[in-house]
Amino acid sequence: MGRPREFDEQDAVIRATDLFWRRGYNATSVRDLGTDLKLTPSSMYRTFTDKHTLFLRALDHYRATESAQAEQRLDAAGRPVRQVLRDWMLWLVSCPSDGEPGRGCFVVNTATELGTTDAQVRQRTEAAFEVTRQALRSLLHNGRHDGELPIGLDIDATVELLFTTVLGLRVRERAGHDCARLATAIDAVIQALGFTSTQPS
Amino acid sequence: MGRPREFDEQDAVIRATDLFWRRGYNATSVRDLGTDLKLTPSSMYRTFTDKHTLFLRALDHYRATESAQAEQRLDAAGRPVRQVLRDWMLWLVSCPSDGEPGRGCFVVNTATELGTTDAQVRQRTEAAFEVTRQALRSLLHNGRHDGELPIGLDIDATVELLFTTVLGLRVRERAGHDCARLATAIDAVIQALGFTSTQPS
DNA sequence: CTAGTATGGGAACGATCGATCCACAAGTCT
DNA sequence: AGACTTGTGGATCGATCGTTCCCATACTAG
Repeated sequence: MGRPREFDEQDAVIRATDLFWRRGYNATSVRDLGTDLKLTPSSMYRTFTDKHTLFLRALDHYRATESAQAEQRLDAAGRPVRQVLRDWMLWLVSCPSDGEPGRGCFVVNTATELGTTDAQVRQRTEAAFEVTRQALRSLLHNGRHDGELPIGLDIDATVELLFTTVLGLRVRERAGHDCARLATAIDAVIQALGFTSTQPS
Repeated sequence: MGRPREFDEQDAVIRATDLFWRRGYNATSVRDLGTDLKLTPSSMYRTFTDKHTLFLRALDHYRATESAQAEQRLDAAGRPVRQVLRDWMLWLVSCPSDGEPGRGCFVVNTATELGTTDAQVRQRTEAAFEVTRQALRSLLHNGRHDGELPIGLDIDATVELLFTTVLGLRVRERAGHDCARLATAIDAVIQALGFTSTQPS
């Protein structure tokens, strides 16, 4: 009961995510947020408590949408591991269709900006990282069963390698590096790992 | 002529570098700087013009010391490429002796925080990146001459791969990831690239 | 219709931001 | 000595920070 809301809370979180994602936490003021979300300070604080809490909401929203979509793309679904990995990484660095520069990965950006000082943020970024590592691990395990992986390949080590590479790719995307160059790096990784290029035996 | 300075300018730049490196640009206030550099605002502004200019000084100082040292370690000096690369990357992620968390790479941190908005910063970070890429290129070219590299290895692509990996490692170091894990990733990369493990033929 | 309840609009809070100003100190020059 | 030049200390500037408060508004319950 009481006066009904004139805005959609979920929509506000989406816009906040976009803003924090592009500018980071410190460089985004509550007035910027208010303008972009079309929220007065009182509505914003009544709904989201404070800036920090809203940021955590945005981070959680990102994980539940963008990150989740990324992990979904790691589900092999019968395709060769080599191809799944390649498509996945290419998708991660694909610059948005419009002329805007890439935003990188919200989780990665946040981990470098706040991960060293903010415990709540750090817990979330580390959890997100672990989910990605686990998805990679599953993919490689499946690949081993299907005989696509070189015999004797250390799966745990390969997960660390791929995860590290992906972080690097995300940073380079945000830094505006040429997509073609990043694709070169991706192909080099895939090739170096020596997955069988054709269907499993 | 005039009254002599009571502080060492270079020393102030060093302290500013440390502060910006750890906290980033936006999270470091001029009062923080003043306290740490033991400088009053008037001295600070007379010497360094403003916060942004001081930040550029710090960034340049970092490139001239830390970055330069990193590139120096990429000079093969007759050692096998495999070993040079491994030692170099391990050194990059070696957590400082004390209990403090890693600070990552100042250039990488800055590129993600300001690279998308600040042209002066971006020009510097891109230049720093290019120097690293060039050092990697030289190393691999030398390795090819010495016969350590697999025949048919695409040097440009391998440079992109290694450079991307290193960015990822730097981010993970700042994120406080376990050094042993990072070492695993490093060894996996080295092995995947397939450099000859012994001396050149 | 009235009482109760939650929101929207927007002024305003104290704190802090980056930056400036000015009186004074500490040197060099003639 | 006095003129000149440069640096120091610290108060202070206007702007902006994150946040709170108040009141009109718009709805529901009785």
